[in-house]
Amino acid sequence: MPLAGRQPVNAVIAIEGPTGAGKTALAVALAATLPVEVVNADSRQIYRGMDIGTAKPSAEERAAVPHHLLDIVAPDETLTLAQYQARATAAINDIHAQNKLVLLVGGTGQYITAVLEGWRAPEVAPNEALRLELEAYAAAHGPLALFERLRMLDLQAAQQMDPYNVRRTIRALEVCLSTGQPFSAQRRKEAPDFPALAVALTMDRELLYQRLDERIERMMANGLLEEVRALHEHGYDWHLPSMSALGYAQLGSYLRGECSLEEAVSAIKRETRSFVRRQYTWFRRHGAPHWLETPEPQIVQHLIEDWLAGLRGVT
RNA sequence: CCUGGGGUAGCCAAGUGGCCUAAGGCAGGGGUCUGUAAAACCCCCAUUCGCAGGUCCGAAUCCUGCCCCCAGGA
Repeated sequence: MPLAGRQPVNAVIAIEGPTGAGKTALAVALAATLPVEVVNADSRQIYRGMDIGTAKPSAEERAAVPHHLLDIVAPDETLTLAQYQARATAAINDIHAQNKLVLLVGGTGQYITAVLEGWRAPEVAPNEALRLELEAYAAAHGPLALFERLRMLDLQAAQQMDPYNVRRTIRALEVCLSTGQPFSAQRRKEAPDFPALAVALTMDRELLYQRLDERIERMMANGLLEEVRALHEHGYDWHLPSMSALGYAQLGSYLRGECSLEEAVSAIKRETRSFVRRQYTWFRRHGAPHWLETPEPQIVQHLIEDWLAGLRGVT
């Protein structure tokens, strides 16, 4: 353990990659030889009671390394990006205060990007009443009519928006209307005060898809359907953001009698694949992470140590 | 061997003489992203219709031959 004691560096190492690529296993393996704690960067593992379908780290894995930001909200609570970021920042500071390294682990590209790039989202809390009103407007007059309202308030934001994306049009309008300022003028980022290294796991696409199919079958065998049913019986509504998660949404359709179980499971597989494609657009986006096809813990460990040594040399 | 039905993208499938440089769906690929992000949205994906001729100003669509597939008959 060459780096443990001497000259600690308050760094963040992001371990990202598509679902099922082995991020959790790598994090646990690294913890055996490096002084680290994990900060979760997965938008679905934050929910209590959603364990099987989110492939949440097991009790053993959590015993092996402290994990932060797991099970922090109930499925009927929303955790916004800004709230996530605030919690993640607090956890990072906490870990650094113990002279440990942060492993930011997860497949939610937006979360990792926001932390690494120091996004400063406009401080406008969601306004449910306004959102409902704007949704109704879009339903009555069409998405383009809603988009036109944004165009008049904030031309620049409109130019960067897909006119049919009602969801994002509403958020932009929400910010414009409640601040009186254009949304496009309120998007900022501030470089974070810690050095960061991004490691991205990847894998042959065919192989990954095959492994994901198998993992989904395993989840079903491990009681995913019962987990989903229990959440619903507990009163969690299907339209909650948490219940839009892969596995939960499709099994919800089955439980509502809209399709067969077989159809639901193949929908999970299919939609998991298209999720993987969307995940990659985030990972490819922020500057050149280290892509690893076979994440040998020792190789990653050396990568991290070399990077830390470089930081010390410069400082 | 005869009769009938059919061969359009990896798969399903619309189109039966000009609006077809071929609809749609699935699968696949790429992308957007600053308070729902495992969400929402956008883009790409057959110069070609089993093959070869012919008719026609013009054919995936009509005719002839051939090759496959399916059903029934022998």
